[in-house]
Amino acid sequence: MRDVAELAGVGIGTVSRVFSKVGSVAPETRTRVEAAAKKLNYRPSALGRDLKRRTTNNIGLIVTDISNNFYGEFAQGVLSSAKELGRHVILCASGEDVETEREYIDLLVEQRVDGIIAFPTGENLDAWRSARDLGINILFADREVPGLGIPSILADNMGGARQLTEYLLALGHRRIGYLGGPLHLTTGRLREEGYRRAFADGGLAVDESLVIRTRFTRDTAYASAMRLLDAAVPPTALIAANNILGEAALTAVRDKGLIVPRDISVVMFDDVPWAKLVQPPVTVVVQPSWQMGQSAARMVLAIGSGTTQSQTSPIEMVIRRSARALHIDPPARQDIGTEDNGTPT
Amino acid sequence: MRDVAELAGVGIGTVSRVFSKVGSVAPETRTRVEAAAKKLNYRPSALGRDLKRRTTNNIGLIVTDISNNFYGEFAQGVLSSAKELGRHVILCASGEDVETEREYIDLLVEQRVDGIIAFPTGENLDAWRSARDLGINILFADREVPGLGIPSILADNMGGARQLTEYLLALGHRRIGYLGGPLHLTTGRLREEGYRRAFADGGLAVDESLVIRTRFTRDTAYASAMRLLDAAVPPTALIAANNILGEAALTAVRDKGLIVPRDISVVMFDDVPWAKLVQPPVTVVVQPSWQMGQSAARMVLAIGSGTTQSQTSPIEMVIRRSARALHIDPPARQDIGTEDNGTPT
DNA sequence: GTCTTGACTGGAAACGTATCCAATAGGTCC
DNA sequence: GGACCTATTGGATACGTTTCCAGTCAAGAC
Repeated sequence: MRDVAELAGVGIGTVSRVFSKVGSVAPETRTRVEAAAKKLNYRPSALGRDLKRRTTNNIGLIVTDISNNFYGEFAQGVLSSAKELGRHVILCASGEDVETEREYIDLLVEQRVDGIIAFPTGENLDAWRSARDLGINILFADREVPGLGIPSILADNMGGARQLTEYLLALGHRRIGYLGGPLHLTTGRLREEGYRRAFADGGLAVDESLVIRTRFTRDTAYASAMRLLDAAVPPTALIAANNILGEAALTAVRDKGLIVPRDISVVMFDDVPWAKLVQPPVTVVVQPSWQMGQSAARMVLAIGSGTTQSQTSPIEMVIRRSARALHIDPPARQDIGTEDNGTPT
Repeated sequence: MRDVAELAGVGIGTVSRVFSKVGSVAPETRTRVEAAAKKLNYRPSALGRDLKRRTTNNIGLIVTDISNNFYGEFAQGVLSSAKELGRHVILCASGEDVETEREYIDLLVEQRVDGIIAFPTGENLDAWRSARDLGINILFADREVPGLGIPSILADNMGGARQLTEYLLALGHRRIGYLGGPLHLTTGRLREEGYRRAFADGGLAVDESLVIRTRFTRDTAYASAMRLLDAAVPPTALIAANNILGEAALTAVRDKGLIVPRDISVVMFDDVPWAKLVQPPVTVVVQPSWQMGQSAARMVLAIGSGTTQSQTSPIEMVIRRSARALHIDPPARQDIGTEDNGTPT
């Protein structure tokens, strides 16, 4: 900057004003400075600026696995807002590992990000607290962590699971397998709760042998799905609590030689691209992941100014053809919820 | 930092040495400093550190669309290496938009990242040059940009397309539709070139009406696929040059009421999760995207020290059941390339 | 002519750290 | 005892900005 000032024959203050676009500077001076900067290939350094301004314009995003379409969509939404707001995104993938998450929290704190959007593991309470006390805006996505008073942006997990379950119950299914996530994540707990409520509302009892919890990851999901299908009296329908579990469930079903929906009905969370591509296309509940990401970026930056409320996005069911009516022989009329017309989006 | 020094009764130099883990400091002093830091909830600031050290430990990653599984896998690989190397990743999504790409380049330059990994649009030559001249390590992924002397990490695009084409030719197909990307991306050009070479090697002519180029995005791909299927004499097989195009192709095929592979064979680039999930599972060529991302992070940081060579990853064909032999009635023996055993990975 | 106003400019100080230099203390070796 | 070495420490300086303050100058108000 000093070199530019010298070459342009002005003071450093003037150069700063030219590039930071604040304060007034004569048009003629401005062009002279810009010419000098171009000649020297000078680019302002965000480091100096951020140090002085005590703000970085960066926000941290901690997801589980960015190669999972759900997080990818969400991240894409975050990026969209971030760009609009002149912010940049530092991406972290925790893999649901507590230790990794802690390292990333510390990292983002050191980086002095303006905000953190995280899909929290539910642990590391002290790290979160300490980050918040340092004045970093934090927003939890998809899950809540009790006892921290940190706002979150959620989907209506319980409602989504309940809708799926009620749909299957309405079709006459009673032995409905539930392939869910661990209870220590609110996502896992609330979805399972939705499943149970639907049964309770219908005055029905849940067969605990048909409820299996597994990590929200590919490795163990397949084995769990197989176990579910191997039950003494196998389920007539299956609910998978996220897209990874759904993938595992369908793979397991196929490997068993079963046909959907003739032998078993399968529905799941998350409207991934392949849901409408497989045969038959699968009935899902959709979380508006892109929009959630977009809102998340806006929300996390707004936390500083006033009280930001947690937000819950509605979940919509998209009925396709992966579930059939059980006791009625002709194919069920599928006029509950939104019909998918099959056109690509 | 000053506060910590004072509370611990030491100099600021000592505090710095404690946290930067360089130089020697008496164990007893160290614990005293750490205690003081904890009491004050002090966290070192990367801003000050980076400014002084003139290095940020950040690397920039510019992809097209992080919700696309291919980029997601790649990014996951980058993150993996980055974590290992103590680096952090600033994520940018260009959407193949030239102006957006330019903004992101400028941004990353200002942020003084240690390196940039980018899937370049092919434009913005001056911006790239200027960034490189500023001493930023740059690595192009998936595509090359001629005239810049910037190294790249590629997959064997031509070879992959050629393999797919030869496979279909060997099955007896002659009217092979090609749904490809724009020629200004090397990815698009080289894949199409592979397709043409396979024909040329077999002494066959390409029917230009069966070659359609479209942007590597969802919006136009479906229409292009439809156009291909609407040809006066429709193709008996289809090659899609990436996963988005493949998705569009399959959707179009389904909407036409055609059955794969009975009515038309379909093969494509990228082994996305759904490729083995649809019925029939689709034959693909696999780019090792995760590994490419992992290497990319290592490579981009190594550019500073010595001459880093461009690198080409092999592409492997995974034969599934989406293509059938044309003139022989019994299903073709599918013993070329790797057999997919169907177990989840 | 003086006063006021506003646009513009120069430069010092500060942001939070790393690093160099000098200094002290304690030990080892002859 | 003296020379020498090592481990440890304190603090000044610099990194590249922003911002505040003081100052100059020209135009208008009276």
